[in-house]
Amino acid sequence: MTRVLVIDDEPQIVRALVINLKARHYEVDAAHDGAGALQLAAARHPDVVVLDLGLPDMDGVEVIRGLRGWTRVPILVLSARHSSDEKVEALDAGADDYVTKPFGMDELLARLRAAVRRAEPVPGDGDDVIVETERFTVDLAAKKVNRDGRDVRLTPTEWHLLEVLVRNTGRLVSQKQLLQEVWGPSYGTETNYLRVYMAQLRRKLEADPAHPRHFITEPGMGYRFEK
Amino acid sequence: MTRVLVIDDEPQIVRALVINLKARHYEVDAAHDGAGALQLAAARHPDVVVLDLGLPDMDGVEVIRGLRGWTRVPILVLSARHSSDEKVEALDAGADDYVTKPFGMDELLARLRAAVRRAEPVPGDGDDVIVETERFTVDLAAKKVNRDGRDVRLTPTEWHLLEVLVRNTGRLVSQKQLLQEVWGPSYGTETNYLRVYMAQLRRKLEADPAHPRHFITEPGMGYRFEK
DNA sequence: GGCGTCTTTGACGGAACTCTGACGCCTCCG
DNA sequence: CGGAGGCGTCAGAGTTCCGTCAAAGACGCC
Repeated sequence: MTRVLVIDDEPQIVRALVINLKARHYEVDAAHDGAGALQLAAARHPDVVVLDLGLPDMDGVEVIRGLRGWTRVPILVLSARHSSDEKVEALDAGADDYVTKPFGMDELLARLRAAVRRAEPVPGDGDDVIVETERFTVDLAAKKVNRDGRDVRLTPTEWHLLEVLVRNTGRLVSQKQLLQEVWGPSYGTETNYLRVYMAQLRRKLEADPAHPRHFITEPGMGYRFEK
Repeated sequence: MTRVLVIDDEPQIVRALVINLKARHYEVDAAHDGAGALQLAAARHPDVVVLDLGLPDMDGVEVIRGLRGWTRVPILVLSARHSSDEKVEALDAGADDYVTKPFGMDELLARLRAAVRRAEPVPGDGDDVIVETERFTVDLAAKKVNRDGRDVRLTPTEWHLLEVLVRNTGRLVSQKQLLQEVWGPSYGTETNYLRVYMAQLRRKLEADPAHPRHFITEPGMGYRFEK
């Protein structure tokens, strides 16, 4: 299901959006200020963001920059300002679309669909979705790991970590990058998390967890997944 | 250079667009009807399309469908129609953005930039920079060194040092510069560090560490990496 | 509200890495 | 010919980093 993050300080607009979006089977989170929005975005990883520029605590453009610092999620800006400069500033800061209030709900939803559609991965492009080693198989699309003919059960965090590593097969992924991708942009130094979860992955997937062949540690730098 | 395909049957609009786009260093093709547009798109593979819906020979939405049949190139629709239905139809047919005439040139250009930016591939995704010598290869992105088919393990400091040298292949890098880049700006005289770590690199990468062919010492000055 | 699962946190031993000093070699120069 | 400075090599000390375990805390489900 597509997850939308709505950011607006006017309750009636939020309510209207939430009702319309939920009726169309979107999953909706809502924030009423910039700080809460950035936090929610990090925690929930929405598929698209609807952002009102007029927020009480910070400039809307700052919110865009805050998001663009770590994600390419589509951002659809709402604003009461019709000025061309405002639009240009928001778009150049990283927004994907700009709709002026009052807006038609049909149009907004169509623009939302367009933004989501664009962000979808090209079908058949990254279809090396299945990565195999001699011991286990990872299916990125089905979110399944198979080992010795049996499905291995992974927790959400374990899966997320595995996904980042597998998508970078052969490449070193720094500790900071792993932490930020899995736990959110405000993390970066909590390397103990990595130690714990890397141990879990090894215990579940490596033949000899004490001497890993696939999940390689590069001391002081990061981790690397090798086929 | 970014290539734009402009499709409009009103000469004055085409002229205005072409002039503005060329002034901003875009490469511009122009078509005045749907058939010509589809042909030009196939021949020139533009990076973004600006499409007026009111064409003489076919419905603008048909042009969108024609393009979407084989390409995901961003399509920015221009239209005199303000009706919500028209927008929804165009967006759902595959358009990326919808601007109503009369439009501000600044805004259009900003939306164009946003569309192009979105379509850009993620930097640092698959673009590995690999430096080769006859003895070993260095992959800066994956942080990997391969020698005789085997991966060589480097410590963080060794990597950093190697990285600075490789990025300056063929050029002399002074001792002070190396120390400051690897150990931090407050270092500059601790040349013993360099001696130790340069020895490590040579031991791990050179065929005959006592007679280095790639990591050359320039006495009293610095070091140089040669392919 | 109780239970099970998942995440977070802390502590510890061991491994890996960095730093340091000593020594010998070479080159340059008086 | 002898001394000085710069460099390469080696090995050990000190520090940081990592794997492991266990337990507490948070969360969702029944």
